[in-house]
Order: sequence, then structure tokens, then C-alpha cells
Amino acid sequence: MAKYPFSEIEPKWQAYWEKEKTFKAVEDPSFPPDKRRYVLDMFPYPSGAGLHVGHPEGYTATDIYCRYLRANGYNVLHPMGFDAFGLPAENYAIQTGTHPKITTDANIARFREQIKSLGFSIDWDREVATCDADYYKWTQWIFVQLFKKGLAYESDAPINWCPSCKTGLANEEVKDGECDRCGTKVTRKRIRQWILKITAYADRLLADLDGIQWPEDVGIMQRNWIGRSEGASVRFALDGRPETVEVYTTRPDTLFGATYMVLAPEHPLVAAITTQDRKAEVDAYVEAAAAKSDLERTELSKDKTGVWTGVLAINPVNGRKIPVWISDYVLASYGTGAIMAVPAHDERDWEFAVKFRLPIIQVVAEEGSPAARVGTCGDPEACFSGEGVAVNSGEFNGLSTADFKKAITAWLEKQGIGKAAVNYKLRDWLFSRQRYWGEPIPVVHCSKCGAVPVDEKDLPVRLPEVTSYAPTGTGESPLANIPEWVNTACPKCGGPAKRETNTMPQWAGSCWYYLRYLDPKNPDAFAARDKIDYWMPVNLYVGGKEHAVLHLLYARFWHKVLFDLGFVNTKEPFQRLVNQGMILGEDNQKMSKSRGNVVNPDDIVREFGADAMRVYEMFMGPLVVAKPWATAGLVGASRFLERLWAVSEKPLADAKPDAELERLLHKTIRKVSEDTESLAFNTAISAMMVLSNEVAKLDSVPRGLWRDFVTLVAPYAPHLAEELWQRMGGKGSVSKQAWPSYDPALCVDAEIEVPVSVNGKLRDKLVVAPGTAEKELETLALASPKIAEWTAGKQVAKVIVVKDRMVNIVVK
RNA sequence: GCCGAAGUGGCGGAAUGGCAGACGCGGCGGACUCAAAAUCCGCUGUCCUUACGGGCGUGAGGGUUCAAGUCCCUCCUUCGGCACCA
Repeated sequence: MAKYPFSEIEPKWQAYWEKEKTFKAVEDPSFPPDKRRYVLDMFPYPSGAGLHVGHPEGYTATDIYCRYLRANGYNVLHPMGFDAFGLPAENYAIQTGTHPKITTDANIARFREQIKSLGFSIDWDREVATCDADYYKWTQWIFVQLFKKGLAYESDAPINWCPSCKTGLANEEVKDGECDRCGTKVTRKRIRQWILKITAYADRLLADLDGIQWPEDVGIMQRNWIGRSEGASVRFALDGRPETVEVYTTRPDTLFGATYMVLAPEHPLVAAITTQDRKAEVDAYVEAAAAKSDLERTELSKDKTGVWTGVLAINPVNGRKIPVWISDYVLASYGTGAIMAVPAHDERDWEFAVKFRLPIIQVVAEEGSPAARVGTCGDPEACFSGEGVAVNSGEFNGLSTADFKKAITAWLEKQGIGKAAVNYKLRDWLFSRQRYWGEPIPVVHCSKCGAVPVDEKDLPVRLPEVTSYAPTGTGESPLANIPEWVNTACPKCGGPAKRETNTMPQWAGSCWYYLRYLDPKNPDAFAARDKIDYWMPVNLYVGGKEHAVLHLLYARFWHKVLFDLGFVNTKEPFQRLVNQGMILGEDNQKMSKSRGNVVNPDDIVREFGADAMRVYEMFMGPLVVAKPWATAGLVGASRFLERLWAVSEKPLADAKPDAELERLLHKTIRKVSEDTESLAFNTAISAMMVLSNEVAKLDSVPRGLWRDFVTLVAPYAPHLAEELWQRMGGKGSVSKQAWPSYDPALCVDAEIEVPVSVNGKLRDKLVVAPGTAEKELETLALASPKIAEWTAGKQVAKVIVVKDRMVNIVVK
């Protein structure tokens, strides 16, 4: 038997598809809107290492789905491109002097070739790369829209700084106090930054999660990241001073238990209110706190520190004078940067109060406890942060936590010293990078007009050539060293002005690339509105979970801004999201160069073929779960394809398949249809393997059955299917064939086995026609001699019959 | 600490509350071959039994049910995310 010649077949059909533009997507109005699908992969960053076996996992899944949709009469948009700005190319440039553009282009060429070698049905005419000036012109244009809408502003507040990458980082890019990219401990630095006001969209980013079909955990991660909480803001008067301190609390019901206050060391009031005698100590503390990284302030030192400012505040509910402290356990960037401390009911305050011997007053008692009944109690022995019943709270005693919150908020409002308030953990997006290889931020600084956006007609602001790519570390990018580029005229007044030298983060380009695919060559708009209306939103978006709160949050934000400006037709960009599970190394560990467990897809394609690689990756297990690679297991997929090839060498018969085989065919069509639809590719492949094992036993193959089978296989192993299609005399491309249909009546077996159990234990099986009446099943079961053995001498208490499924006899 | 996901043969995994282990890998036995590779056929959870057959089995322990891998409670382990957010 001839070995299946994948190394000839695969390039042959790839060339055919390319030449025939088989997968070109056209905005054909004859497809009604519900017959259009936009299926998108997260585009790759073209690293120097080339494609990884993890990349083709998602790409294969979307490709199978797209091919399935086309066969079912859908017009499908399935593009690919490259996220091409970013640090690796720049760092390589710093080491070698090679321009990042050169490295990036070479890597893109390699990636494109590797992706093409897997036979995906991509419309390559729509390819984009975020580093192309024609592309980033529109990234800059969107930034200008953000600026004009007041959503981009400059700030010199302290930021996360990676000393190794020598650039500022967004909150989302810091993981466990380390730079997400390089693992270096993040420090704090005060430099001028561009910030995007993503917090202005916090409520909508939260609310609109309800309308999209995303994995539950990604939704939860975004919800947690946005971190909405409801509570109250309360203004505290200071004893003998005109200033007031406003705090935010989610537990206004514990106000009677506030025994001290804490300001963040950076709080603007600290310097003003600190008394003369406390000044030296307070200054020293503020200075020490400023020197600490966020990590040192949080993770490394859970041990509370702090100093008293010398000032007392007045608790508005009881007039008690309480000390105002400063401590770095209060974050300047959340709420008002100040808290009322209720040590009896907050773990952190408890710890602080114990350490500094501050009073602790219990004001919440557990439901049903003696204290809850009496309304008062002595000093608590432990912190209780749950909900309960108010005690030691004057007229409010006896109220439940929820009722008390409402009552006290109303009271505060009436007194004019507080109101209901909502807070978010989400911070604004630090958007400037002090690096070279990114989109220049299209702003000009004029001494007269301030920060002025570049005129839209003057976009793009091209990334200039530099002699040194190395980041300066001073808060300026390498662009600052090119006076002829930096010095320009103010777009507003024409006077001398300087260009912004910071660049955008890598996330900028990926915030809207799915829109550029719709109209990639358009010189007049990021995409024509009719094309947006034709395809958007993205119906299925497949990619890794690592972007749960980075790219996916940022892109949603930009999309909403574009929606508000009337440029796009949907509130959300990605209707349905699926995260493919990671492919681990053979050792069950994350694949990495340092572990030496990386599998190169090129090797697999060379040795087993692209179709085998595709089928194996989909057969390994459910798309969404992590699973270890096993090259040994790959041969199973390979043998399946070999078997199909072997079948194609048998003669075709015009006779119909026998009844048994015909039923199997129809059941297989049903199973593969349902499973492909629901992205359960592993079980679809399993079903096709079962059919192939049966067909392989035949001496000649019924033509109709074979035609259907080849069409079923086509989304999974497209090269082989094209070849099989051609060998059986099919015209054109098998990918233009309609998906086979099945007859539900033929999906039912002529005879089925119905298990019979006694007291839940399987004891016999009945062979009956499907649909046999329950009464008859019961009679047959009770008549069985095997069953009689188990019921002998016992009393039949009950017989449960589920038609076509089982019979259970309960005996005593 | 909090939130989320997952624990099933030697391995990857399958199973609308209804025959646990489909399909594949590996292993064992056989056919073909001078021989090997490839291919094909059979067996392959575990324990007891020569066999027929039976007991036990889905991380641990409880519970609901005629019936639980699947539902509920407690716990353990692994992975992912968050982590002084008041």
C-alpha cells in the first residue's frame, strides 16, 4: 500500500487555494445578516522563535469552524495579521543594531509561511501588521479621537516602572509586583505620563459583560479587576482645624465603631494638618513610604506601620474625638486616599489598632448572639468582618447590616456630611512607553497652547530613524534625541513646539485590529462604515486566557469609545469568546526554552503532515482545557489519515451501503455536525475514526457514502480531503461542497440493548426494538431467567423503566 | 486569605442523573514475512475464580435518589487569577 504522500498533497492544495482565492471574503449582499460570520483568532506577535505548537491550536479550531460554516451556507470572514510593535524586536535592535523593522518583517515572513503551511482558510488579502505606517496612522487617529473626547490626559503621579525595560507599565501589566514581560521587580517612579481615562467607562465595561457570551471565568476576572463596590463617602471634621477629611467606606453601618482615621502618606492634607511636634516623624514616614515599591508596601510587609499626625477628627455620629494617623496600608489611589478605621470589624484596622493600642469598639454582633439582643457588649476578642446586627450604635441598635447601611446613608445625607458612593478598583490606563518600537503619540507640546493633537491630515506621525534604540531610563524615549524630529510647529498657533516623544504600549495596535481587517487598505477611514455594518460584531473570538484583563479590557474600552463617536455599530466588539487551553510539554509543564520541552510545528508538519498535526491537536482533548503534547499520540491521528488514504485506493461502488453501515454514516454525520458546531472537535474526530474503521473493512466503497465522508473530513484535514475529492472525480474544491445532511430516522439502531438491573446492579440485558413499550420492557425483564436468580425468594417492591434506556427492579 | 477551574485505566481522554472507561496511545497475543518495518485481527480497570461468574472501582468522607463520575455538604490535592481596594 502506498504511503499517503502528504508532503506532495499539502503544498499542492495550498498553492491551489492561493491561486483560486478560494477563501477570499467578499461583502456579498445576497447573504442575509444571519448568514454572515466573523471568526477571529487573536493575532500573534511574530517572535524570533517562530510558531509554537500552541498557536495552531486556536487557529485550527477556528479554521475547522469556518470551513464548517461555509459548507453550511455562511459567508465567513476569517483574517490573520500580526501584532508587530513590541519589545523583543526592539531589545534585539539594542543588542545588534538591526532595525526592529527588519527583524519584524523577517519574523512576519516566517510566521506567515508557517501559518500557511497548516492550510488555514484565511483571506490573506486582509493581512495587517500593526507596525505599518498605513496601519498605525489609524491607531494614532483613534488616539486623537480619545484626546479630543477628553479621555487622554497627562499626569506626573507616581507610576509602575520596570527598571529593566526602562518604561512605565500599566496596572494590568504588573503581576505579583513584577513586570509581566520580564519578571523584574517593579519600582515606583514619578515621570510625566499619558493616561487614558478607562475609568470613565468602568460602569459600562462592567454592565455590558452581561450581554456577551464569554467564558464565565474571564467575565469574573474582568468584574474583579473593575472591582465595583458600593458604600458611602463621609466627611469628618477635624478638631480645631478648618479642613475636613473625606473617606470612602463600604460599611457605613460601622461608623459608631470608627476609633481612628488613617490617611495615605501621599494624601494632600498630610502636610497641612500635621502638628509641629509630630512633623519630623511624619515627614520621615512619608519619605520612607515614597521610597518603597508597591510590592514592599503590600506583600513584603503585612506588618502595619504608621504615625500619628497630632490631629484629632470628630466622629460625626457620636462626637467622639479620634486620632488621625498616616499609614501606607491605606492606598492613595483608591477611594479618597483616607479611611475611617473600625478595628472591631476590619482585619487590617484590627491589626493596626492592636499594634498601636488604639481603642476597639464592637458595633456589629452576630445574628442571634446575646450581644445582639442586649444592644451592647464589651471589648471584642477577635475581629468580626461579617454582617449582623448593630450594637453600641445608639438609636440604630438592632438594625441589620443592610438596613443600617440604608438608614445611616440617609442620615448622613440629611446632615450634609455624606452620601452614597460607588468606587472602582480599576485605575486609569497608563498609556505612554519610554521606548522606541511603538506608535509615536501624535501630540505636539506648545509653550503657548499646551498639548495639541496632530492634525488628522498630518497623520501618521512616522516613527523616525534613530542612531540608538536604547531606552534612556530618564522618562524620555530614544526619540527625544532627534532634534530635527522633535522640533516642529504647533498645529494650532504655528509657533515653535516639540513633539511628544513617548510611544504607545503594544496593546494599542491590538485594540482595534479586528476593525482594520474589514477594510485593510482604506486610506480615508480606519474602515468603511458599510463594511463594519456588514461583518461586525466578531461572532467568535478565540485566543489564550492570558489576555483576560489586558487586551480584552483595553479593546472593549476603545470599541465603546468608537461606538459613542458613532464609528461602529455595536457596544461590544467580541460577541463570543473562547479560550483555548494551553498545550503543555510532554512533561506536563508549560512549554519553554529553558525546560527544553518545546515542540516545533515545522518538525511535525515535515514528519507527519499538516493534516495530522491539525487532527492530532484537535483530538488531544477539549479545546478549552490544558493538555500535554505527546508526539507518540500523534501517530493515532496520522494512522486515521493513512486509513482514509488506503480506503481511497479501493474501488468505488454505485451500490448503497448496507443498512448497518448506512445507519452508522447518518449517526456519524449527526455527531460530527453537532460536535463541530459546538467546537467539540475531539469527539467529532472520534466519531469519524469509528466510521473509518468500518469503511476500511469494505472491499469496495459506496460512492455516496464516501462523498459524504470526505466532505465531513474536509474541515479537519483539508488537504487530504481535497485530494480524496479529486481522486473520486469531484470537481473543483471540496471546500465548496455543501455539508452532508442526515436522516434522523436512520440514526436509530434496529435493535438496542436495554440493561436490566436489580437494586441498581446490572444483571442482564434485553435486546429489543427501539421504542418498545415500558410495560413490555418490564414484562421481559421480569421474565428473564438471569433476573429470576436475583429476585428469587425476594419481593419485588418496584420496577422503574425508562424507555430505550434501562430497567431497574427494586427487591426486598 | 479571597475568587475560579480541574481531579476518571499505564497515558490523552469519553459518558442528556440510567451499561463507567467511547476514540486514540501504549502493552500483550496472533496473522502476513526468511526476518523486520508497515498493515490487519483479538485481548487489555482491578481483585477473586481453571472456568461460568462474582466482588470492588471515577481524589477522600458523608448525603439526596430506584439509580450518582454527573446533584448537595465537608475536606484534600493541582492549576489559574486577585491580594492591605477600606
